[in-house]
Amino acid sequence: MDTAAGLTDSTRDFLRALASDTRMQIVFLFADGSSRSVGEIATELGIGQSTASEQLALLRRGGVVRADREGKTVNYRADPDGIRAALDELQVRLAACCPPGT
Amino acid sequence: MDTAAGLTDSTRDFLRALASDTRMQIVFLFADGSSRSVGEIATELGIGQSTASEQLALLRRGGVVRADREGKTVNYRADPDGIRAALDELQVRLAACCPPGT
DNA sequence: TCGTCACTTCGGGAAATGACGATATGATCG
DNA sequence: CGATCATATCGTCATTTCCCGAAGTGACGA
Repeated sequence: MDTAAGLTDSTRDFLRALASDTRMQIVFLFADGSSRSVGEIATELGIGQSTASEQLALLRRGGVVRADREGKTVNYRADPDGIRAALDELQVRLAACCPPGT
Repeated sequence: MDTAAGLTDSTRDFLRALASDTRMQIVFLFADGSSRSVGEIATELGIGQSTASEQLALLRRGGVVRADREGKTVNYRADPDGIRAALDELQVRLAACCPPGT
């Protein structure tokens, strides 16, 4: 579960997922808790539909978003559990570097 | 200060800095609060000296590590302020996605 | 079943990244 | 100053990432 470094694979996927302008833009579309279809996201960001699908898959792998199919369309939204888990781990694993006071 | 997405440039640099196996390995060398020279890091990780220097520069840009010259050598160590600032911003900006309860 | 709509996966080209060795810069000592 | 040691920067190449259009897959509705 741990890699050579001290983070779980899932948290490393989380970091990699967020390390992209396009994907970060996608994430902030969901910042208000809303959900969107793949096509809507592609349109809003002005990117190709396949691109949106691929980037969403990466975000999903990183635990940043969740998907649920609703008929023909797939709705994506933020994944609070995944986000919190990753942020918590970062906090804990990097806390060693960070003196608690001030 | 803000980019197209909702994070500051410095936090985006932080995310990009951590989205690399080699750089993450470097970070965890500092997890106990210790400091090391560029050459020591290169040796410990088995990477080239120039590579270590370049990756450390990226970590520095991301606010993950700090450098201070001591004679001929440059000692790197974790940058608690930078790390905390980035983690705090992530927490705040992504918190909108995350219901507070449970 | 057939057609359509939404999405995913595939193939490929352009750009960014990561690593290296070689070279340049900066600091210290004789 | 000149030599030397540690680091930084440069030039280069292999790999990966990002984005696209085309083709494949899955879910309705007629």
